Amino acid sequence: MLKYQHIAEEIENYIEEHKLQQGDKLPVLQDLMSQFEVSKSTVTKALELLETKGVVFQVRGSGIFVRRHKRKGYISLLSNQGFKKNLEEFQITSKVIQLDVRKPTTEAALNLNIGPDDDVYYVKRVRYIQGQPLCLEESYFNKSIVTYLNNEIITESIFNYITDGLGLNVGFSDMFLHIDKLTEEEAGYLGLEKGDPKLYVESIFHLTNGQPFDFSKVTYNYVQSQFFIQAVI
Amino acid sequence: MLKYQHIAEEIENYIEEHKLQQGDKLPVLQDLMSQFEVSKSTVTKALELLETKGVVFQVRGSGIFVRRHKRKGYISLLSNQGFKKNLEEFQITSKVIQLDVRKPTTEAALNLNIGPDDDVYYVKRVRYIQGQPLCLEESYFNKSIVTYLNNEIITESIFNYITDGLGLNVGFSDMFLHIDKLTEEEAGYLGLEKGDPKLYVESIFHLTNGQPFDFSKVTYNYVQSQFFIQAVI
DNA sequence: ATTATATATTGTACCGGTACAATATATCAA
DNA sequence: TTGATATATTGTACCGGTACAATATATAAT
Repeated sequence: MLKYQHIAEEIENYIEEHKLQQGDKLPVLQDLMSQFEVSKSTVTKALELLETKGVVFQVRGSGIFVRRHKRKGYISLLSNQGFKKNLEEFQITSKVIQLDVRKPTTEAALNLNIGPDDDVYYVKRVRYIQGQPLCLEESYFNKSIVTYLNNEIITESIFNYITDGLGLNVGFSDMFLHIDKLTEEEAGYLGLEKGDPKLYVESIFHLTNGQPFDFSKVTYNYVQSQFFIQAVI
Repeated sequence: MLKYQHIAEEIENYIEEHKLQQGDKLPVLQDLMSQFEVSKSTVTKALELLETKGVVFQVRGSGIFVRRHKRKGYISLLSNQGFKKNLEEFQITSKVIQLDVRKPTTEAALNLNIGPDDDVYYVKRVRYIQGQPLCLEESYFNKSIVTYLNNEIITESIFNYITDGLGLNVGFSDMFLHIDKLTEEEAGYLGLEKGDPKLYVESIFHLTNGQPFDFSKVTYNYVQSQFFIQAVI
């Protein structure tokens, strides 16, 4: 792990340990530098990270304060804001409906930047949050990158496997969403009625070198989500 | 405007002028430094900004490449990713339904961190995208911060007025969303049927010093939105 | 050709520094 | 007490540098 990521964790721990509440002041930059024995730029990068995660906000001339405007029951759809923690915090589990190697749809091939004859792993899952259906997820993985998948892996965390198991570096993702009505099939998987509202999210995940490796289409039920935004531009 | 923000704009212009497409390579860091006559850290900050806006991605040892995975018709709900541009690009207009000074609801007072007897500006608007109803928006502004509003201001851009007119510095915002069904009243404003799906978004906007000044509740119709995410953590 | 190996390229982490703007606090005047 | 003014605090922009990891390219070996 990078140094500044580690410092960010340390600062989160500090907040936890000292039971700091919303609006409470953290030690000043100078103190954080000496406390963790790192340079100013490292602390600054750590604090930037914590800002994007919505943990703190900084006021020039004043100090660093706890933000943490958290609402209970709201998960993060944006993977950079604690997506991993979602899984543990909300006891998200999943059931595999389908797993096979196949040729991509035109749409999948386009988004994965591969040809129609290249192989993909197709995965269809239902995810549950505290036992209740949360979403229906269809994923297409570029098989030349994600060379092997099995039932056990996709029941656990695919992304852990991709990073730790395959040694790949996940970089960025593009997400597209809209709202719509559930089809009969979707409603069936989620235990709802046809025509009920849904949040539909398409994501294309890329490696750090820009290669897309995962194209996913997720249909959410009555999901509640939380975002933290930085400065308006 | 800050130097690195300016460089970010210059780089966007460069992409435009040279008609760079997705995956095309930009000049290397060294060249950008000398071309714009700024230090490495300034270029780096500019590029960081462009990464969060989904314009470029950087690959160590390789170069800087154009991302711009844009889909037509998708707006940005996240204010840090070109919210302002939405207004021009999609010809978003608005009609004021109501504007008055009143006492806040319990909910608004809580989110604005004020007392029940403090005054707020209440604004109710319908926003249109290319003439079609897009959303119904109810906003509560802390009157001790946003001291004056009128019909003209809120028909134009409130945020322009807040920054340029009042000289306030907008810092960050917390957003919460979920999906639901339209009430009869909402459906009426949006020209839809009761029970149709909606995207409901609550936002709390803060000044750079952490003070909340705007609590807004927005009910979207069949909105399509696009997000750009950085590294998975 | 193909594969392994060395070399050059290139962005990023990290260091330490100066200048400054925004804010808070102390001081003084009315 | 109030309000203006000076002073100290504190985070951020910006500079320039070293070290290094990831990648691409050239070179050599098979």
